[in-house]
Amino acid sequence: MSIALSEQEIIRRESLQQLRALGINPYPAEEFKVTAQAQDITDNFEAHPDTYKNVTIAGRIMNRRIMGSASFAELQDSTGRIQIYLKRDDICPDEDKTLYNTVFKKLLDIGDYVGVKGYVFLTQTGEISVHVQELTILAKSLKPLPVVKRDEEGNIHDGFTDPETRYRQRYVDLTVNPEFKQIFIKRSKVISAMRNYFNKQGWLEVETPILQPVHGGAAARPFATHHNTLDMPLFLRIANELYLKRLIVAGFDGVYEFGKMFRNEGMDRTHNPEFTAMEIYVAYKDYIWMMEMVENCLEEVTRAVHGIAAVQVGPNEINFAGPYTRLSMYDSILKYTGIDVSAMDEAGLRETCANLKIEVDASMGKGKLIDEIFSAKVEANLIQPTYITDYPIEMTPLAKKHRTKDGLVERFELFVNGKEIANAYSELNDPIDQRERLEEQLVLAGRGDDEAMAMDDDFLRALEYGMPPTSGLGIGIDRLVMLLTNQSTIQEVLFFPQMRPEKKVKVATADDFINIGVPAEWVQVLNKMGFNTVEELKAANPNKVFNDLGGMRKKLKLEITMPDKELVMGWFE
RNA sequence: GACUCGGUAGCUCAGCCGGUAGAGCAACUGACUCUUAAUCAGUGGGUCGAGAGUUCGAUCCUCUCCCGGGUCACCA
Repeated sequence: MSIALSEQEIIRRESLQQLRALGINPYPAEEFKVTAQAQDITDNFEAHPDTYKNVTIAGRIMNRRIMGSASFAELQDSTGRIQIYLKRDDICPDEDKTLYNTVFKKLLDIGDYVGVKGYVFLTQTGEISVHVQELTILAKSLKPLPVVKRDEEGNIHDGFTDPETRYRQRYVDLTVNPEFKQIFIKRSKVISAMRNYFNKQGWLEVETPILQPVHGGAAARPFATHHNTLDMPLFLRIANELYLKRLIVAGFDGVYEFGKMFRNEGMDRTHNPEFTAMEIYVAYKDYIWMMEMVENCLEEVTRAVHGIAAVQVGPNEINFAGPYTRLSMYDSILKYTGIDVSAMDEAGLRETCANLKIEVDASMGKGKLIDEIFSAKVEANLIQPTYITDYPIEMTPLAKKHRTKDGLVERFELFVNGKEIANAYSELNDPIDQRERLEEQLVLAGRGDDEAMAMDDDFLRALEYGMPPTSGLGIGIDRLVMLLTNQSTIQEVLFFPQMRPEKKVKVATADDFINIGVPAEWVQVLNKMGFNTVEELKAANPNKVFNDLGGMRKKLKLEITMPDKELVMGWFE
């Protein structure tokens, strides 16, 4: 049983009962046929006024301005808001004015869903409005929505801004702050534009296992679970790379997957425990081909979202039209630190890190040390889309060795606005080399590197059957959407970012109170007095409780019989 | 995980060098037939995040905990 309703919630529940008493179903089952939407009307009414002489629209009441027997209200549907105008004698043509005087003025509230039928007109102040002829209640709202007010300049006066509540109650956030819906609409466009691009090339969208017996393809701590029937541990995937490569082995030329990945690691404004990645693998290609593909694809995606290939991100205008700058890992470090690390051994790299005041630890191998220098000194400088290419072999166990440069692999990462958003290789398809590289990872794991990759024997078996030369790419969709919508936190591009659970107040059920002899109608009074559990009640002074019950009865104007004193004393035995 | 800021009415916030709280919006009662941050008159609404300590007395001071934001660390 829910308790401790606020004053406004109690009033709304009473309104609900009164609607029922009037024979109005506050939650009707019938379809409500809508013939127009707010944005459609505001966009097109003035050009085609005759089209809007009889419209039916539906949405939430978001604001009401009542002036006696006429009222204005704002109705919000999925496309926006439109003002509606109600006149008592128009919606109540007969003697009975209940629908206007009682239902609309008293029993309806901000947040209620209603449908209206009427004609569109221009008010004296020039606002496109719907003159209501019929009013239908579609769903009663029992919790008051925050009321966000906007003035003529668009300034927000009573915002709903607390991030915690916004993320926990996204349904409220998007109702009262509908501008945030644009982020999610753009997110959907990003994904559909990318999917369209791939489909045009004839590549196949696939689905691979989320529950995996071996968590391969990346280096991260997994979420572990257990399958009862098979009585075996399973992991939520940290990557899908090795499964997609199996499908290339199986004979598909191009496969891609949009999917959730799960990593049991820290959370901050760029990390959520589950996130969306897009991975694509195309046979007979290499990473140089992939760079061009990514340029074309991202330009098309950006145009689909913004109409142009450029996007404003914070203070920077970022242009996604290719070609992008290409810079090798070593050259990028040389460019931003003046240090040539290409020929250094592990000891030299450690010394360089020390000189640059970069913290390292003993478990780091050569590749990891180079990555640390890169992260600390180069990354933040890469604002316009930039490919960093040719990584040290130690960092990248799944990429093919560079065709000409010893000790490097054919890999690039795409950096935009100082952040990595894509990662691609000429995929390693030499099964013997692959086995050795994964064995090296096991050695790193032995040194305490908990990011080292796990061995996957079935994947190696697939490679032994033969995988064509292939290029693969992964894109972090959440971060790409952050860029394309100019958001600085991942929570703003996820409908339901992960949160710690809300604290639940310990509350006894009504039956618990009834069991000790409290009359049912008095339970909510006790709750109102602050007694959420029987124990709390028993700890109180019985005489004071008896007196306070009378006080509360008067205060709440309750028409219920006062329990006699003996009964109240009985609750404390 | 560390540091830091915050948690007060449905929402946004103020307040108190310790004497149990205020505003605007929302709500309620009334007035009002073109308003639009509607207006006017009146009214109610709060275990001040939780617990403990100090105190005659804690929303305020101290400690612990919970939840969130920011920064950093971790996270290819």
